[in-house]
Amino acid sequence: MFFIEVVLPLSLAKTFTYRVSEAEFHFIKKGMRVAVPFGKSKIYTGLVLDVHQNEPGLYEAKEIHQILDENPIATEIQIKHWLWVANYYMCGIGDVYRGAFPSGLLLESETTISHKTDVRVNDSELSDDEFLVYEALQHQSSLKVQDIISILNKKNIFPILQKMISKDIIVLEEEIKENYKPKLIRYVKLHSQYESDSGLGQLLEVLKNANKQKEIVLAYFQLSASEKKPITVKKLVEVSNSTSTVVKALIEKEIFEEYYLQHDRVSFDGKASEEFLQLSAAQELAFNQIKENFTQKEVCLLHGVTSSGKTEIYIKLIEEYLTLGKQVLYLLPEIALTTQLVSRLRLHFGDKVAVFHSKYSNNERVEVWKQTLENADKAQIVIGARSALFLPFANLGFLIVDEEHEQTFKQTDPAPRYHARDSAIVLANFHNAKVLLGSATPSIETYFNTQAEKYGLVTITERYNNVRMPEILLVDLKDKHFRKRMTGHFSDVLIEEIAEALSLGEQVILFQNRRGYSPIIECMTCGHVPHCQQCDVSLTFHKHKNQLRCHYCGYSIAKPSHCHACSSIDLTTKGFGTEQIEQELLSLFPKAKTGRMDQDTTRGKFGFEKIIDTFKNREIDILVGTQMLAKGLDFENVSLVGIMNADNMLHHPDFRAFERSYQMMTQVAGRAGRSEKQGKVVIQTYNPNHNTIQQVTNNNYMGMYKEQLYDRQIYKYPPYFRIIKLTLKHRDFDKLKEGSFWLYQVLSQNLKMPVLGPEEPAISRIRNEYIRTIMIKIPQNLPLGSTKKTIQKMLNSFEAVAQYRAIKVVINVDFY
DNA sequence: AGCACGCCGACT
DNA sequence: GTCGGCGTGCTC
Repeated sequence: MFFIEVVLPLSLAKTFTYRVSEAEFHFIKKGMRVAVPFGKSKIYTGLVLDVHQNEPGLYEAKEIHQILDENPIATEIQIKHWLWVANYYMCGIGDVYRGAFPSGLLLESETTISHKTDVRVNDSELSDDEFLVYEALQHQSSLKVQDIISILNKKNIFPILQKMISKDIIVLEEEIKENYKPKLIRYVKLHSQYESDSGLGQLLEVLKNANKQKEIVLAYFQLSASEKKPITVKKLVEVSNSTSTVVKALIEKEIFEEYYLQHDRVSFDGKASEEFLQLSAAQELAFNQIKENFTQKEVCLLHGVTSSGKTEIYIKLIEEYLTLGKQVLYLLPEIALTTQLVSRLRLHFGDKVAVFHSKYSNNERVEVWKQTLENADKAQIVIGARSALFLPFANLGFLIVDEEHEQTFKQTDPAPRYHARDSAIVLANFHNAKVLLGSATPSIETYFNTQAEKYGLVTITERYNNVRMPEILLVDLKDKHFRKRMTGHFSDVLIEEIAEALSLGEQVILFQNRRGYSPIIECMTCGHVPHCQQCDVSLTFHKHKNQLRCHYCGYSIAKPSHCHACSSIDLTTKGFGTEQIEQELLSLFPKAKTGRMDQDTTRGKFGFEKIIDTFKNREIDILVGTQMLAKGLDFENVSLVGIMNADNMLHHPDFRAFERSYQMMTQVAGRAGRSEKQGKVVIQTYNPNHNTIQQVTNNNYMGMYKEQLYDRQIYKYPPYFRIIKLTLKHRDFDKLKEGSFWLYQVLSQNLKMPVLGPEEPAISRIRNEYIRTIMIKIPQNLPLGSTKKTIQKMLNSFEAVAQYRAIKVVINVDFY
């Protein structure tokens, strides 16, 4: 009796046991893919986690359908890491597998329907629908489920198929198809009989009446003489200015032979420059300190002010690990940032740099996966967003988590809800690799770990090339309003500074954090504000499309001409976003070219890059944007940064609001003055004396850190407490209220720690589902693992209550 | 996650 | 009287 344990790409916590033959048992290794039947008819791609001989007692194990790999496609360390992620973030191993594996490697079966050939059917015995299917099968030998759905114009077709199967008219088959297709390029070469020196002469004789073909042959000789490498059909057609039909004729005449070679989709043809990278004294010092830290510690934080030249230090360190023959993983918070970095790294490392992120096509991702697994030369350095963490590294030696403080490293939906920074540290541990965290504004938790001497700490306080830190001007909005010095949302100071920068031909960035302060439409007569029908939020006004939209479910209506409550036509917009700022700029600086960077303008694959490029090329004078601007972008010519309203960030109902505000403002301010000239930052605020604003102004990270740490301790937040957030959702308000209270009570009775809730969040209904949250605060001195086990137990008993079973529970560990 | 089974309202 | 809605439970 031989069995394997298989994980399926479904949101299921369990692994499944399948029976294999003895030969298969000896062939199959952990980390190979197998196609297995699951449920009534489906076939899924499972990954083998274990091979054993323990027969399951409670059920009969099914046999596998097929082995899909000759060698493991996932490594043991990787699987160990996945298990850790599933356990720590309290999700199913299936969730991790599904999230980690490129879908190009996950085959799924498709049901095909075909008719039995030797059966005579009496038309009168068929229903209308059955007849339609039957007739369609007379024309086509097989149909897909989707085809039948469109033929019958019905959603649920299985009962009909079921009947036809029982009447012995049709059969169903499950077909698995490989998604990944290697990219093949067509080449031609001369047939062997013409390869000799006299070949050309012979050929010209044969082709004396075929001018077009002669041209191609001549072009071929030219190309092979000049390039000395295989010749693609594409190139040949291009050079000879001919068509592929002519090439085809030559192939048919057996003058040319065609052949195919597999090509990597992701390739880099440029050359690495041999240029030696010269570090500044400060960088050199930091570089040596990091290396020294790594002799004692696994993780080191590089805390360098904005534009301190962290990337150069990364490059130097990468060089060292490459010399040791180790792979390097470089994590970035945002896909959009990869382009800039990749081109920078390729200058040094050439085609040793691979990129991996979710915007890559399935095929591209499969290729990077395989290269990483094979430790190919091309994948010595992998750059990617958080999902790159799950690649099958063969020999990982060094990880960089750049902009370590960014929230985007935490995945919120769907499961696995992991934090890439924290998971990277665990992965490094499994690989015996080192981790470098980099940031100008480290997260409180990370800095806390350096103070606790868990992580090493290296600080750079000066900017690269001795560029001075920007000068920060605080503008008191209360005062400016009082003195009537405001034009729209612009103070006189900001207007002056913009005018000055523009007159010098310098560029300006204006930052408006729209979150939580979206433009809405309000009735001046009765105060009515249009709300989403499915969600508990007011609709946001979008001027360019002249519509009101819900940011949670996408519901949209045309802008109303009158109030829906009282029919008054006196409507006004409240709040302001990037759009309105851009509008106001238009009248303030009619000659300046403005651009906008937010979720609306950066859609599409290269939306972000396009805006960045036009700004870099100085086609835009003033760029207005949201928090996207805060993410490590380098602009040469920006001398002024304006923060339109610093307060709406500060007043977020979130324990991290001050920390985030500090990070955001410091990062945005860091965009100013990257060349010789000192940059300027104008911060408009109603609270110029607010501690956080003062800390930003004085570049006082330690002040911010100490103040926040104190608050965290008092109010029981990380790093002193770990928080697990449970989100409960259901369509029925009362049922949810009852159920969440039940769960809250059970939890607080069984856990010796603070349990808060069940709370109605600020947005209490999304897509017609009501929401309640429960927070569990786990103090540092209590064991995390057993607490999670208890929580899981409580959730299981919650599910055991029939009336609550329908309530969906989402677990988010370290939700911040 | 799918997909089947099973129980109640709106149609021929 | 049936069709089809979705609530419930299971998948090795």
